[in-house]
Amino acid sequence: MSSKPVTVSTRESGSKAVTGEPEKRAMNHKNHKSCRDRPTWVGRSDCLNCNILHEVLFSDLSKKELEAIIQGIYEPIDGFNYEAGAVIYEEGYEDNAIYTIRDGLVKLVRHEPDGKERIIRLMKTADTLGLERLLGRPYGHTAIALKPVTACRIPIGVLRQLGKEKPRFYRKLMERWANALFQADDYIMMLLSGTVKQRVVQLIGWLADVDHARKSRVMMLNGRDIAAMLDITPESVSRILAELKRQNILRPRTDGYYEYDAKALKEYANAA
Amino acid sequence: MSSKPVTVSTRESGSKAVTGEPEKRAMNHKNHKSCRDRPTWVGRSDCLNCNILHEVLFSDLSKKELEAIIQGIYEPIDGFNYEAGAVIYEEGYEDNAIYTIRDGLVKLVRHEPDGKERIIRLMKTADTLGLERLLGRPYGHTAIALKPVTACRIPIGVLRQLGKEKPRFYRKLMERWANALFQADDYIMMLLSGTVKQRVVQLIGWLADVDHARKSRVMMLNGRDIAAMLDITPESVSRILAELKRQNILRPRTDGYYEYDAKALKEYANAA
DNA sequence: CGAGAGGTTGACTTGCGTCAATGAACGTGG
DNA sequence: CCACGTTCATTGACGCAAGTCAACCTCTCG
Repeated sequence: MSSKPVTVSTRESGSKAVTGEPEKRAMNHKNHKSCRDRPTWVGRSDCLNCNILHEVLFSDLSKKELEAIIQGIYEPIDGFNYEAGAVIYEEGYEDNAIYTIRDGLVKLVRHEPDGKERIIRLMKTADTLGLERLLGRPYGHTAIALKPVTACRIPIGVLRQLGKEKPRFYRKLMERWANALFQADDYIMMLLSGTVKQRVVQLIGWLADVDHARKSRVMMLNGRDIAAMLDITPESVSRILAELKRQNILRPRTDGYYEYDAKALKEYANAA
Repeated sequence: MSSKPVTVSTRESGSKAVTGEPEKRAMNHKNHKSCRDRPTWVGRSDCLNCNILHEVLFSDLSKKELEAIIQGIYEPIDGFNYEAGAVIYEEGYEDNAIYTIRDGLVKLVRHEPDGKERIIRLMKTADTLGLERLLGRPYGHTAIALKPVTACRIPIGVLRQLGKEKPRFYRKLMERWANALFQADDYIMMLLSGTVKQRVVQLIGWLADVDHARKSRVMMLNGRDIAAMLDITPESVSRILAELKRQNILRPRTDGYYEYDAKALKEYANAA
């Protein structure tokens, strides 16, 4: 693999894309919106009427308790929109906030020493980003929107207060950690499981889950992101997806989603 | 405490040690679930004088508090010895206990549909196994000793009680989860990073950390385990290690450990 | 002693990465 | 509006890293 001692100037400047160079892909993150491209503020969040209240960190609280918490805090919980490609936060930073995804899809990435981007985890609606800040650690990843995202920024002060007043809240937090860990374990299994074809097929199934879409519908990532998740080349991804389309196992829809034939997909993977 | 690796019975029957043929176990997962590799009971644990007290879950408690907790509980905290290859617990089971490793090395594994074993995580001294039981979930992995292990079995009732009485205890738990997750992230990065040579070299460095051994000394796993961690073949592992030995970058010692030349190792990986 | 496990090594095969060329989709500015 | 640059997907040709298959060795243990 890239055994070249490529050195990439991380962050800042450089906006120059070196065309044709293999390093190009390594410098991918330059293509993402920088932190300076502000997300759109969509107002203070109305937690009491949140559409996903029942599945977020606050789901344990009664309306009354939640109201009390919200009244009592100094810092507001704000909502933001991020367009696809926007950076929500960056690895190593120490902003005093975590985020709950109300809608959309987010990738958590880290970078190899050579600058190549690696997708460590995908986060979906109702997932919580940046919990490590609660333990005083800097963000462990860079969070980038893969699809347009709506997220609530929750100052960690709110959570600390909550933890003090309702120790039971910690259980919720633990469940978050545990879920992330189980997802990571699944991810590891997927990464380790066989041929490139099999991994792509597994990823498709996994995306369908993540999306909790209706059966047989996946939101497809672009080839580069798939490649970054599975540690394969975009070319391989393209070849495989092309073949799946040719065999009518995967059918693009007009809305950017794909329909897929789960059974045929499985057979395809096994035949590989 | 008496950490001498007492060995008992084990694998007297036809049931293979844990590293047996995958297919067989896949067909009959029930077979190797039988706990024929009985651990040796080494008595009720003397937590107050634990040699790793400062780095375990209880490290926050004063001696007095710890004493009170221990007095108050119904179920005892027991210590056990496991020989290399012994199963500590199995995926899917719901025993009401977690384990703290006092000494040794443990692999957490899951099995592919085809029965192949995959190492998801390595756990070392002072790590905690089976925390998922606290959340009411079955064990998420099978835990197998890689080296002779001494571990304390802590009934989850003890932890629940502790959580009730000392909410601050939850923070410790969260840190455990977080650490496991960060380790998983590192693991993912390692798995995804380049050629087989590079991965093996990285694993060696990582094992050295895990072992927090003196510089330039690693405890080497057997080829199959390395292969199972990196998703490569034992043959490849053997070839690479052989070359490293030939180049004198890796030197076997008499005590089962290896000395290694960190700088040369790095160069070797880059040259790959 | 023989059986079984694991490690080592060689010869052969192949999956997939690399390199390169082309096309489609999109935005931007003249 | 079209021309151009950019990005991504697609496809082919080629070569190599690493998997497969197989033989043989060493150790341990019953």
